[in-house]
Amino acid sequence: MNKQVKPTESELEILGILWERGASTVREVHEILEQSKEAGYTTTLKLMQIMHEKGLLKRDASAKTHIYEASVSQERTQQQLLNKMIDTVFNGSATQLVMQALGHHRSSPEELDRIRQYLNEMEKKQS
Amino acid sequence: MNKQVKPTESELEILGILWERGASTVREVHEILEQSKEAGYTTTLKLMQIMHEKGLLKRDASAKTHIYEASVSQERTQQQLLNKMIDTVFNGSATQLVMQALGHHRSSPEELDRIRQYLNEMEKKQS
DNA sequence: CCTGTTCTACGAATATCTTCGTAAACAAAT
DNA sequence: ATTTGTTTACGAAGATATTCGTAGAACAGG
Repeated sequence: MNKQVKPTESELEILGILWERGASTVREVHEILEQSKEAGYTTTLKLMQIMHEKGLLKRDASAKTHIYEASVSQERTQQQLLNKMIDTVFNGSATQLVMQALGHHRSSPEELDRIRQYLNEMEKKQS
Repeated sequence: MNKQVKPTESELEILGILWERGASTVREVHEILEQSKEAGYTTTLKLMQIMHEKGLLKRDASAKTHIYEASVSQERTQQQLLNKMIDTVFNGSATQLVMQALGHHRSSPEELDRIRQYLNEMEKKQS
């Protein structure tokens, strides 16, 4: 089991963009980042270089303008962070986290139904 | 709207202990911290002093041995961290987070029922 | 070929977090 | 009164994260 590096706050923002867009150049990532955050171009570049060293990103450096891509999956990272959070902030109770999350975010009836279905499937599997 | 300070990793551990125990001395907190972590006493002390400056803790300094207490609620802090997480890692979808959390943590049928009830209540309220 | 633009690499400054040594205040025990 | 132990305060070292300036390579257009 390759234990995964824990991304920092800024690194998570970049990962988020790459998960959504797929492989991208530094410029592209930077442009999106800029919309929500003050940052110089070389700052974004440096961050992505470091992430590459850490193994969080892969890159294709064959052309002059390198292309970066997330090398950790969104799901695995989500799980990693959820586990930590449940552990330190929610007294180890996933249920508590779930209810807290539902309570403060307007979910549409359709979404609620999806969750119900999900619950049912889980119950079947257990037995 | 008092925007809340974001606790660091170590600060969260201390908050967790204070939420559980209620008002405590540095020594008491440190003793518990030690069980899961290598740390010197003055490290814990310093951390708690900083947290006090930041407004994360209140303290009663009337006696020689000060008594500390969390001054941010567990629920509010949970919400703050959840929001950030949903935003940066779950594409803004609380539903996605909920399903991910349920999928990887064995929940008992009783817990699943509680969640179902919760879902129903929410749906009523929306109207 | 020259010029201006875009890109990477590098290194260093800055900021933030974490850890701990030391000293002074205080209290309890001898 | 002196010693011993516990506590706070302070400051600084060490570790990690973030930001950016500068230089040089690569490229595009004239």
